Amino acid sequence: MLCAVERPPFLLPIDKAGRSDYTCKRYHFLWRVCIKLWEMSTSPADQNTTLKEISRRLGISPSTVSRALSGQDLKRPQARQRAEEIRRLAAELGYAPNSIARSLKTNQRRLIGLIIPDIMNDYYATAATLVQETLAEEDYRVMLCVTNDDPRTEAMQMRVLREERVAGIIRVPAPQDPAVKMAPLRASPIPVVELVRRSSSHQFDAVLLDDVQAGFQGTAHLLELGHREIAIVLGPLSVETARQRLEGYRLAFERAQVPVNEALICSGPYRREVAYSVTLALLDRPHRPTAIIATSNELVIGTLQALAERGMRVPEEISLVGFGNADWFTLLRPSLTTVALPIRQMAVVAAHTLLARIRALHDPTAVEQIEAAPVVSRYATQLIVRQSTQPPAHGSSIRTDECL
Amino acid sequence: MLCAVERPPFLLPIDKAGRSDYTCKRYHFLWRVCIKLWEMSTSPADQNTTLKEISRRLGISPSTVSRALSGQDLKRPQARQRAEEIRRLAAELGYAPNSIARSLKTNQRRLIGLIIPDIMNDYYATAATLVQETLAEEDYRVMLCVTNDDPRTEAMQMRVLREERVAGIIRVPAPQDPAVKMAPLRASPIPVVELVRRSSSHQFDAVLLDDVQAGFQGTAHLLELGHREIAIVLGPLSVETARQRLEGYRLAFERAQVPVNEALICSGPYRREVAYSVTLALLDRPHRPTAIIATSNELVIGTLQALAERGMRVPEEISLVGFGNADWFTLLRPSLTTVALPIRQMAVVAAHTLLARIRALHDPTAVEQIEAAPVVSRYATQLIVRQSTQPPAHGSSIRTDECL
DNA sequence: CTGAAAGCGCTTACAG
DNA sequence: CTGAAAGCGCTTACAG
Repeated sequence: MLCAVERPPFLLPIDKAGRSDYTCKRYHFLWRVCIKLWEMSTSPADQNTTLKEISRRLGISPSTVSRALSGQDLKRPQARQRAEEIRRLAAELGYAPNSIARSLKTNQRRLIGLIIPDIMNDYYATAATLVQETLAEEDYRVMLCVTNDDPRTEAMQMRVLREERVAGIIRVPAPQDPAVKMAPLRASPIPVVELVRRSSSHQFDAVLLDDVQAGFQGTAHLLELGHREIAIVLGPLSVETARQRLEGYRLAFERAQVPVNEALICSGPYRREVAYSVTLALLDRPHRPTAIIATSNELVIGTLQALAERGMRVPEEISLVGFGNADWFTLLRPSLTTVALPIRQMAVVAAHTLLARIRALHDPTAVEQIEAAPVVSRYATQLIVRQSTQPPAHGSSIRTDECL
Repeated sequence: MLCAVERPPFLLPIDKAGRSDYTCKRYHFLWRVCIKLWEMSTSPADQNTTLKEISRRLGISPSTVSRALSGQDLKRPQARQRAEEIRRLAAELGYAPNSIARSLKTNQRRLIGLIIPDIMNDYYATAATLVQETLAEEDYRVMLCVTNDDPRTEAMQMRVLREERVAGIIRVPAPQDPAVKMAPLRASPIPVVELVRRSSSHQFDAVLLDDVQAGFQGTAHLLELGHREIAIVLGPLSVETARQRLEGYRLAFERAQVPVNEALICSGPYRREVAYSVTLALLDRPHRPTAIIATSNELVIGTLQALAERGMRVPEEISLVGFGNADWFTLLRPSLTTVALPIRQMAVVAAHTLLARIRALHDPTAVEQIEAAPVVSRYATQLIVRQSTQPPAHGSSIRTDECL
């Protein structure tokens, strides 16, 4: 049975149900012939122009076209003129070289993978922007992978990036799950630079914060103001950054010779809902803390939502220190005191580090660099005091002393 | 002159300046032989495993390996067992198929390009996330391109995406510049879906807002509250969305039978600094407006900064309507009245539209669909009244009446 | 300086 | 069911 279509072979075999069946033996040959005819009749603009097409039109070899377009400098004026002609025709035909074929041949890709937990988070959006811009300067493209902090998603994405043969990877590792094992990366020569967080293998270059300092700065500020009951809202302790921020928190208490109230240490996934309910729980305690530190952009949002819901006056009733430096922090009333994280700088450095590794990989004289131990750098954070912190109200202060 | 290195050929010709010179004729042959030897001695884990490598190890043909890994169902138990063996070895060697080679052969890429103005903007970050998630469900990857609303950057990125032979493109077009001409897209069969904004060619599917309604809703709300001197901060009028939002503004005035004060219509690039200085200028006028509408996420930020700098009390002294629905809008005090834009839904629809086009392109029976006119949909916006708007103070109101 | 040829790593009709 | 062969669109040593 046949039905008419507007494309070759114009008559198409269909089965009784009316569905076309290209594999139908009887029409197979006809089908192929028609496809060929169709392709020949089709205007070349409909297909992607190839080197071969250009060379055919000019009656020269594809090699010559390739060389002309790659801009090899020629000496003989005759050759130059010909190259000019080739370029003109290429432009006219809208020739766009097939970078897939080129990559396959040259075994080089100007593409890197960027793996981040969440792009709606101001902090990572900033990182993504800067990585993208820095790499664009060197003519590298970015493939964007969002993990939502799920280790399985991340493992899948690592595999995809390997299959894509990206030149390198910049990633903020997801929290690790012993159940999910990553394919051994040693097997592939793809350079990886870790940003913000470090995975436990410790085999990659990493551009990190001084997280201990970050935790310390926020806590010390509140201690100096006279707070004693300081709650801290942390990410999961399986993430090294969260552990280190806690370490900084403890260190500040130790230096101030004030004992830590373990009940005020809260930890959970980096999601606003978590920070929201954790903060509500903190506020509903009989002895509520006089200050809170929320240790990430997401956690700040949840904490602010909870404070708003309970109608807490900041900083009169409770002080708040945020982490990061989203633009809207300054638009809040009171504006938010925060531990600013130099993510822009870090993103740029991560991109440059990766580019250096990629270059070393293509340069056989740089063996030492390739096999050198991973480079880990840590960036200082900076406390920015705004309006959301002040000394604790007298009442709370006394109550706190009673607790001790 | 020679120097020793740890990689083949172990002795490397170097010139007088100590730089290595691989093209040196004398050592060229030696060099190639050594490379070969090195490659043979190298453990296969250092190279990316190929089908050929697997087939060599098992003494079978690459075809068979390819078929086994692509999971063709086999009937004979003997064949099944062999396939199992092949898969096991592949896993053991950490085989990751080269998707470049596969794409070159099959002429199909599971990669789409996403072009957006700015990823630090909450609005576009949300769009990017949803596009990425929706496409990931269908196993498509996303190449991220940020234009900063620069038409030249956009044109370059379109070219790169063509060269990458992406399966499709979702883009928020940058404002158009007559000086920059895009390569004719008709020449390539890459489907494009436009999101949020529509380029002037009107040849692509587009998923848009009802921008007239959006402008209308915000303005009508303020008019109903009794405001007459309502300033509007718009993006560049070369962007259709900005023109249409303005149209909605005018329409609301017309319906309310109130004349428009043209001096209160401000337009400029979608950047916070612009909105900031525009707003300062508005506030410094002798007859300042009693209300402002900022028609994008970026513009809202700039306007808020200016209001804060002048210490304006919102809504007592001036009312403010924002656009979009960033989470932090609700954390402001007063929380922000806004025209919410259904960007999440739109991003998902754009992704599905693109997927449908891609499928149609691979299905020769769907000619009609391919050549059908572009599909344009517009999504309704929704006014969310919060705390930043209230009727104008009596004084201002009278002053306004005096003006008329 | 140019062209013929090989080959990057796959897939897939074709012949056995 | 399997293997030999062709070919996707490029680049690039090699021989003229």
